[in-house]
Amino acid sequence: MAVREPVSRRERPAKPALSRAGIVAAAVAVLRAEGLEKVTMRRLARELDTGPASLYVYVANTDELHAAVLDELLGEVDLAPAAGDWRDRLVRVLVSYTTTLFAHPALARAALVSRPAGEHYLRLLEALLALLDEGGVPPAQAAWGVDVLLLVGTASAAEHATRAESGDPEREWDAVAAALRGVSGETHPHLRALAGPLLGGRPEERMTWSFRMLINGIAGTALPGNEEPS
Amino acid sequence: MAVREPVSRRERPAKPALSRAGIVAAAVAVLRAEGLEKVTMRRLARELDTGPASLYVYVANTDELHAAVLDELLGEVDLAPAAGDWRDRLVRVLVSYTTTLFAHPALARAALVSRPAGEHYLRLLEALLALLDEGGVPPAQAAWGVDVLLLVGTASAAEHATRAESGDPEREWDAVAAALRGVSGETHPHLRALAGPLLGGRPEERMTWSFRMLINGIAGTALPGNEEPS
DNA sequence: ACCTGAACACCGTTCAAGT
DNA sequence: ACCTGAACACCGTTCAAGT
Repeated sequence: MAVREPVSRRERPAKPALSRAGIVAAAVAVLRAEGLEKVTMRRLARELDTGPASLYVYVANTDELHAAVLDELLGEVDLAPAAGDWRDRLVRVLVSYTTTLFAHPALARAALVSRPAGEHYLRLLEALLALLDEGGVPPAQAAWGVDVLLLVGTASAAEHATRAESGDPEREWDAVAAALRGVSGETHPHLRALAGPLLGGRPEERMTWSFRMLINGIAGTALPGNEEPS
Repeated sequence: MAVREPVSRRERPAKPALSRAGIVAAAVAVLRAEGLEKVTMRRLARELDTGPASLYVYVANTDELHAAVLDELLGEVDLAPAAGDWRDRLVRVLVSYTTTLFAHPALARAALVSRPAGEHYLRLLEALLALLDEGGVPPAQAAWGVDVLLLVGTASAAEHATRAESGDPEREWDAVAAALRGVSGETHPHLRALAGPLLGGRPEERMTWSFRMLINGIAGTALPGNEEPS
């Protein structure tokens, strides 16, 4: 007969029942502490003191888990910036979205694989459409445009993964910088002439310009076979 | 003393010496036959009849290998479509780029991680800049714009991974479609009103509109602190 | 120099069995 | 229904040792 243990030295933290919310919360914690690469089924199972198979009751697969983590993070996006006209505020929301993702480029990549559809993502979509509506952008253009706006934000964040992770942003920057400088003016005259602006500009400036340019394009380009959109 | 073997039943295909080109060629073959998920160091080593460690003499890591494979594929992009004004031809080149990546969404995702800088990629950049120049787009805008054009193409292809892989594109489409239809008109009036256009439209139409809209935005939006760009 | 086998430290997902 | 250990079939990368 085994001796019954004294309840414990310190009261043992009762292992909480598994739940989707609990799993996602643990995933967010691991994300913040160690990055998305560590947010794996096996690691989370260890974290939650169970076997990996148990998680599959609540989460379909790793991609779905990552999507849930992303939506959680989107709660931080500022959807209602104070000052400015509709364009300024729209740019600010988009910059806030992109900045949030910049902190976790791997998560931005995950967003490209399995499109988020959570509560926070829907709120973001609604906010963007409201601002485009306020600016008088024809609804059909707004609907298609909002997709591209978020795509650019997401992809920009996804891209800057390597830059952020592999140190030394000044000297090396990228293979593309080296390639651009080594290019021949005879075969690639435009590349040679524009190497400066292609590589230059502060990231925030480029990002802001990109969003302004997109808004102008969206507002000013009618849908095909829909010349008079109203 | 071991008996010398007769040369062989069939002449044994001499195991070719390893080389970067050979590794990339094998990678492209595996990509076409089985998809990027199978383009792994271990698999390629098996394919080339050696151990995985041997490949690291020629290729820094898996990401670099994937970038090399991508550049190979970019050789298929049509850089000089025949008819149309500069906008039409520009859209065609971009559609050709995006279509090429559509066949391998996983590769598009890889392109977002480690930016390609190979021969074919540089040629593509040059072609795009030449067309923007032909259209009289101010060079600085063209330089920043070309980045966004390719980003949208790449990201669009990366996104359509799931759609392509997980079958049933009509009924399920995405969690986002379901979420959009289930949304309340009180909290999300714009989403509710625009559910149709948000989800609708033929992919080619949306893609073409996106590129036209981008070109308009790029051509019509000056750089910050550069009101008179000439 | 180039090549290699073996090892280290992991993965996602499924299964049959338990409670 | 929910939970689990063990198993299957893999990964990337590095090491010390060989040629």
